[in-house]
Amino acid sequence: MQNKYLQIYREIADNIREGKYPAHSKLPSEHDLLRDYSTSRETIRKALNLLSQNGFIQKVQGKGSIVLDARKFDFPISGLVSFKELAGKIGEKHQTHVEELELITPDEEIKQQLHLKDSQHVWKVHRVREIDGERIILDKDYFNQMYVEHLTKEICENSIYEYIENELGMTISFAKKEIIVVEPTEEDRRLLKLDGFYNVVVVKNYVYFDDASLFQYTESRHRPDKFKFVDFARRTHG
Amino acid sequence: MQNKYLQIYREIADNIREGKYPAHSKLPSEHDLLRDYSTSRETIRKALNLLSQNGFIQKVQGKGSIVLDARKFDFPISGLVSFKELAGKIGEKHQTHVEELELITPDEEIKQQLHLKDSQHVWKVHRVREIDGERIILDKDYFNQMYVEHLTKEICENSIYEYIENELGMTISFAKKEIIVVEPTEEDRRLLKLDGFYNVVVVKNYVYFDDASLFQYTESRHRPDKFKFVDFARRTHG
DNA sequence: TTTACTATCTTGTATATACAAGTTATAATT
DNA sequence: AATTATAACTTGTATATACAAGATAGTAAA
Repeated sequence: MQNKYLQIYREIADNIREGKYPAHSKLPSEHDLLRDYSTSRETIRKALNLLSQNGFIQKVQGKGSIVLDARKFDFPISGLVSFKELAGKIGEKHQTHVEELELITPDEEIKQQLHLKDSQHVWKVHRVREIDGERIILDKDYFNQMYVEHLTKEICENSIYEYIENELGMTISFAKKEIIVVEPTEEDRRLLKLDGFYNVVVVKNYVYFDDASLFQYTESRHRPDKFKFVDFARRTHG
Repeated sequence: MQNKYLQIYREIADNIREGKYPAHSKLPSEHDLLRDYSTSRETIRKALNLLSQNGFIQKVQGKGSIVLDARKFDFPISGLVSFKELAGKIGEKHQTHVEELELITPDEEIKQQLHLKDSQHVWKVHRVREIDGERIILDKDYFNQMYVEHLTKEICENSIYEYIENELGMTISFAKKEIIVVEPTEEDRRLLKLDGFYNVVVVKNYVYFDDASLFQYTESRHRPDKFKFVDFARRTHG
């Protein structure tokens, strides 16, 4: 058994994705839904608010909930997703090459990024992502060893997120992302197939656990022609 | 008078921004807050959930609400903000040049982007944003005339969002953003100070009203060295 | 026909209660 | 001293009720 409102959220979200509730149509009213799911109005409203936050529906007072075009918003490179989940959704042939994997004493920059004390060590993982035979993404990850004691090449070739959530039982909660465009470094040129490109897109990622402790800093360096970021944002008034 | 939970949200958010609740400290418990604001627990929880969604706090069951480092997350180019609001926050000298302003019969691409019928016209507005004496952003906006009947150069030099929300009384609700990197067009080179740059960052923006009707399509073209995008994302499990 | 009202639908806000579940400090036990 | 149980705190979930406010359709009145 699970959360009731999360279950309802997932069920309605699936229905929207599968077209059972088509775009531009209206969802049943809260009253109808609480009857269908035999629950209370507040529980239905929690599920509907989740749907609204994630871009599935738009609620209009007095009218009802309008179904948005899910294909438009449900794009993978939004929010927090690992490369493995992402590549799986895109469905192209993909491969991960672990270029570097070692436990290091961090330099000043990394130390600052991860809020580290002098004695603490970090795992440094550099991975090149190959999609459709082209090396187009370089991921540079740094994990605080306090949280991730040991890493192997096998774990890095799969999803480190998966390992952390399933094996270590910790929950990744939120992240801050920063996107900028810079000139390629010598390392970028060596590891990526940059052809004639003069820029790389750098996505800096600060990933936090459930208890607000920072545990990972990632730099994801993309070939500009293969980069795309999609975001759904609601306006907060005030 | 206003929403109680929105008022409480704003008050606590301000307190966090001003350092009254410093980063890494704990907020008073829900019980304390409902006493302080003489309200119910659900109302406090609504305010706290808003704070959590917008990256001000992290809630931990059994422990309390931890204040996050607001300066880290409260960066302007996230979510939905107009250039005027943004430039105001950054505080640099800024200027807007209206390069084009006309009512047009849209071509196929725009027609598709805005879901237009054959008879409908759109306002086309091209504006160059100058910051610190350099022309670094080209904003190409297209408004469905059905929603915005008339536009003047004066309105375009200020904030069109402001005009729509205050003068026309409509509410902008949510947007979908898409970020890609492309080669500059002849227009980019003519209107922006691109110097030696070989790319521009294109932010495509689809802006919707309260009732889920699409009313604006914007392309914001940035010089790559002056571009920065910051995003706060929570992971949805499942 | 047009206008104005009204009843009824919708979602939004505010409150109260009950229990579940995670955390922490204290007291009791071994 | 170390371990275990307990009580007291925290947030999370589920339910019920009441009224406010926006939207809509139908009815009555002008």
